[in-house]
Amino acid sequence: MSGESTLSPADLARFEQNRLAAKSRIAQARPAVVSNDAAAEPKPTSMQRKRRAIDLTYCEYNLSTMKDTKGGFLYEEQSLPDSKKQKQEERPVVYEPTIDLILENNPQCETCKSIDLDPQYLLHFKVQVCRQCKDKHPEKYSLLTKTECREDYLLTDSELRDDRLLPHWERPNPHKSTYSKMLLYLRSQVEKFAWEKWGGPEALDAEFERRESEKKERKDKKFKLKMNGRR
Amino acid sequence: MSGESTLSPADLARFEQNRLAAKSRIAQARPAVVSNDAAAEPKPTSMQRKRRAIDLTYCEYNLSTMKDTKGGFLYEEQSLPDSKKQKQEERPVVYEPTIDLILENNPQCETCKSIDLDPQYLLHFKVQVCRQCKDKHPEKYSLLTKTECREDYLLTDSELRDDRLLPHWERPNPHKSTYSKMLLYLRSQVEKFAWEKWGGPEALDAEFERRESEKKERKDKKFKLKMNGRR
DNA sequence: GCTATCCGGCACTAC
DNA sequence: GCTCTCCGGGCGTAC
Repeated sequence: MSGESTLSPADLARFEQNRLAAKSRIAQARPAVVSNDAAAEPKPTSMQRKRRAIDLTYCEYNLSTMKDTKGGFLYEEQSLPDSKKQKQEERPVVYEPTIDLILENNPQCETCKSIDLDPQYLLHFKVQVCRQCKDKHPEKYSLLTKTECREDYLLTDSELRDDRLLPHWERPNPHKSTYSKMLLYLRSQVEKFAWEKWGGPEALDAEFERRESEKKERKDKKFKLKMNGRR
Repeated sequence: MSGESTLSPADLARFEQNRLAAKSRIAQARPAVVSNDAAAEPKPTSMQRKRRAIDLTYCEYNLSTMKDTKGGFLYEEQSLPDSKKQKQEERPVVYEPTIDLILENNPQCETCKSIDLDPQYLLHFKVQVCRQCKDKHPEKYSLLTKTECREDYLLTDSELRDDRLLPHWERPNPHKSTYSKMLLYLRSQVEKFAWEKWGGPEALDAEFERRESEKKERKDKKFKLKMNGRR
């Protein structure tokens, strides 16, 4: 699975503190604009925010690196003793075709109850979803790179590093397999975390805008100083 | 002991790369001044560098938090099975008075061969040194806080975080015990690492100076711009 | 649209 | 002389 986690319980507590502090700071700076008819019309917003544009880039993984189970057998996450699980993680990823003949006894897709679960999502994100639903609902099940999480949801490196906060799936770097591994996160989990951190999509947007204008501010100031110096 | 480590072998390799890159950058910027008579006269240097002033602040630890073994018994690091070791680490720190009656069979101080080893140094730094030598040679055995390591030896957070690179000893924060733990490092180990990283004391000094003048540069520039703007 | 450093600087945290 | 964040920026890096 992914690397060891680095945050102690004390760290986690601090995170919570920081989150609240951040929230109150934002609230102070500019009260969150909560639209009451949010559910009615999605309000596509400015396309400036990449977060809005849900692309499917990493929604499907590279089939060449996967083993086809020829029938979507489940693998036995639940029943393995820890020692065996460990061993399994060391091997490339093996599917053990164990399935209960009584259909209801098998883990089901959280959306459609199919038992054709995606084993990678189960393994890396602990999410029970079938291959069909995964593709049909990119707004929940598409994957984001670490960089995207940082830029689009304003998450920090240290948040993204902790597997307990936000699980991730490591894949070979698409540019070159020897480069640093690509880290993939599940959109639904990232959004849940981000909404908690920032206080909802609107607050995140506000923070995004705040930083943008701050950036512009800095730039203007620099430019002005330079002009003055030249005079 | 201290928290889990975060660096994979790949990270370590990267560190080596960075170290070499840094060295060559420094070499390019300003060739290291190697004084040939370094051994002859210590050249106390500018007291500006705190590194030079070896203080004893953390050379002795707070006795009130330690158990007195009433005779300096060794504790049995070597002979414990892993499971037991684990258990021991969870408890406050207990000394098991096991000692071989044949003196030569006991671990000895690396400097004076005494067997009255300091158990904390052994446990946290894997260094066999006796209590006397520890106090007599602060240039080797004094302890540095993490902040000091960062400032005086220009080590980074991620280097200091990895226990495999540089072991550390966690102590309650002296300001308030509930604050973040104080992290202590052994001077000899820190220096060894820093010399490897920077290419020796002179190179470290050079880098230190480089940053100082960079800082000054920035300040001057800012000041100048401001003056121009005011005109 | 890949990632992991580093750096400076700052504000703020822990109670 | 305590430590942990975050932030922005810029550049290197991996081959």
